[in-house]
Amino acid sequence: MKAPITPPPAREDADPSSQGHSTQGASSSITLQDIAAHAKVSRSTVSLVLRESPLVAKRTREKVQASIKALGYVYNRGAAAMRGSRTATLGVVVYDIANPFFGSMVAGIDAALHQEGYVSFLANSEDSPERQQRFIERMREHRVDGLLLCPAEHTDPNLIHQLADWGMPCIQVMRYLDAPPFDYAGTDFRRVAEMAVNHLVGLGHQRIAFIGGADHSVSHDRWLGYQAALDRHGLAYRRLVRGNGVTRRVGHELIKSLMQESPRPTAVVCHNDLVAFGAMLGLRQMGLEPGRDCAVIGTDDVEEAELGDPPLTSIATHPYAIGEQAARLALRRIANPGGERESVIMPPELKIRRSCGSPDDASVATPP
Amino acid sequence: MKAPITPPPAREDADPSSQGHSTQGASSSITLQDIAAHAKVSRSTVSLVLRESPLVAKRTREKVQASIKALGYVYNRGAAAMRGSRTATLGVVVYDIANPFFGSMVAGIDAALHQEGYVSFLANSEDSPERQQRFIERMREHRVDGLLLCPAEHTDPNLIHQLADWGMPCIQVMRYLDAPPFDYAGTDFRRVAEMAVNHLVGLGHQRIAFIGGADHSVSHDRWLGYQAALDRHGLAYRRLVRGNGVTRRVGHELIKSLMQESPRPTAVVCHNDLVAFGAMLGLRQMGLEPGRDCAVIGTDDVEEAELGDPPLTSIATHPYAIGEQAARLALRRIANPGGERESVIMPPELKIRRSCGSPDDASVATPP
DNA sequence: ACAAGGAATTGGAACAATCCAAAACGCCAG
DNA sequence: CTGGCGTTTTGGATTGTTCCAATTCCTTGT
Repeated sequence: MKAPITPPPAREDADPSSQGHSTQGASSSITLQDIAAHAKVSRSTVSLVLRESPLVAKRTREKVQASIKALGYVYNRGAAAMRGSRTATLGVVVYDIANPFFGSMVAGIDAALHQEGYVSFLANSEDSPERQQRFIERMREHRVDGLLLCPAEHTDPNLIHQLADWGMPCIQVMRYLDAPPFDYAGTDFRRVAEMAVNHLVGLGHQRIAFIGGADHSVSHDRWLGYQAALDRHGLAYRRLVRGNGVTRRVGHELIKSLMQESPRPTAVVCHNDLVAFGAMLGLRQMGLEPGRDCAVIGTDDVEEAELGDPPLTSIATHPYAIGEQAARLALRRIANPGGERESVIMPPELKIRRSCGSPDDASVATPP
Repeated sequence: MKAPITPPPAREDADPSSQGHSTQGASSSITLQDIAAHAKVSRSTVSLVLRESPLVAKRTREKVQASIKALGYVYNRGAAAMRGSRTATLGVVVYDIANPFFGSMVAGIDAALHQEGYVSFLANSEDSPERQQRFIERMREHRVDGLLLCPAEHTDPNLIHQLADWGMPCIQVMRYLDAPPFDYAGTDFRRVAEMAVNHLVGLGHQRIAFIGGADHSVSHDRWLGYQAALDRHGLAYRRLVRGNGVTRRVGHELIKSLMQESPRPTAVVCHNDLVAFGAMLGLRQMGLEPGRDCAVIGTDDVEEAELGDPPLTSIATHPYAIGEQAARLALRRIANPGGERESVIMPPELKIRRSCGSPDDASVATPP
């Protein structure tokens, strides 16, 4: 079921009517009918050639392909989609494309789709449910085969049911509006927070705080994981503060107030790496050294983490891979709309660097 | 010429045949003909209503709109595009969507297009001319109205002429394959480098190096600007080193070798902010203080610049605005394909922070 | 030489909209 | 009561493909 690939028209175009490159090519008006006439076959045969059908004889195929090249024909997917069923098109909605995390994710999506001849509409909802709604409406009008959705904050949870009603295959990515039985791709954010806490407890920390977050599934899950892990280790201290957003600035503010409390935390888990960077900067400005006076751990493992000062210990969530998996899941669902719903969960990964104490400290703390 | 917006179908759908939300809606099979029958008018009239034509009488319009809502009709842009001429669709090709600079740019594009009812296909060429070529081919097949192109490195410069031949409106963004008379949106990268040098000279620097870059118009222009500015100030010292890529790592490596030379520079202009961050980190590791022992200036003014340590002085290039302008230019060109070619150049802007010396130092250096 | 059978090719209908010229409608003056 | 005119409405043709059933072509066996 490969999509037909018309070979890129060669530059040494055989059409003698187009002298040099001056006037706008009349190329876009050439149709199946025209090549059919040129190759002295029927429309149908040309169509079969384009779709690489094994029905057509080798001689004919070559003759037709020659005509296609000679006339500079361009396949019209719009017309094809009208009669057929697929448009080879997918809608992708994210809420902040300027965030490098989503940049990587979109790169992964793009790579996976490109392989299958699919192409994607991208929209940036800016976390506005209204914008998101308008975009989804437009995607329906363009008859996309499916949707990859990172829902905006405060989206009506009903949306996912509505999409199902409409028969629109939809994969929720990162955030979700409703738990399975709906397709989902992301990472296990509870596990992410748990891993962070476990790591810190393993280093001997007892007072572990959590900073940053917003109002959607991703944050809720992180908080749940944080608390579950503390419970498991029987630690009573818990301090969970969220600011307004998940930026460096927020991390910077929150750590400052946090470190002025009376029994102050010895370690902080940050909602993401940006918050962690802000926290480290805040510590420095208070004359405290991240990793020595207070351990800092981030999540996402963005590229900057490695080159931070100190390099940031972080839980990697692999956005590129999530994007790839989400796209593949979408293609599976399109091919088999009735199939069983799936959740693809990328396992998070602990990247130990220096922001929770140098490796030397750790080895000193646990003598052989 | 507003695109028709069908109101978001209300949840309390009047169709009694669909109980709850269980089976996949047969919604997608409802056509103009169906509403025509339901409203007891002709296909043509419904079409006119959808396109907000002033020709149709108020009574009729309301009747038809009621039917549209009642049946949950979804406009089919594919079919419309076939008979009409526009698809309300644009292709956007960038070479690295994971780079926050392009993330912002795409956000700007998205915002501008969204206002006009346009929607965009996004592709990430990964700086591969082959991938780029395949994508462009696909865009032609989907009959996009135009193309926003940030050309991949080593793209055949002929591509831009080929697109013109094909009658495909194309705006080059950031990089360009051929100078005007082709549409272009970006910033004046020569000016960017000149401003950086001017600023440093104004602070009294004499030995100013330039680090980072790759093989395309953007880098070439920066280098030209750097050299032109030095010429203008009659400075003989020039040191222009490029590594492999434009990352923090490259900045980190280059500054280290640079600072070991015998007359070492007192200031460095960096290809972008990422390189600058790497350079600052490298200086620190050598026991040198950025801003005191060596001034560092970046370009792009990414969000992190402000929160760096020290905050990075940078030349802002406003990617979001460039994206917006590029999109608007594309829409103008689509509306008027024969119109005169334009270049939209966003003026760069100097953002003074502390990485070129503290403001105090500057005021001391120039007494009233 | 002819029928059978498979391989290759074909014409017409269908898809869901727009465009255009013509028709219907309403209203008023002569 | 009819002609004229401006406003609404309409049917048919058109767009470029795919699908399907039917047809033609080419072997091969009897």
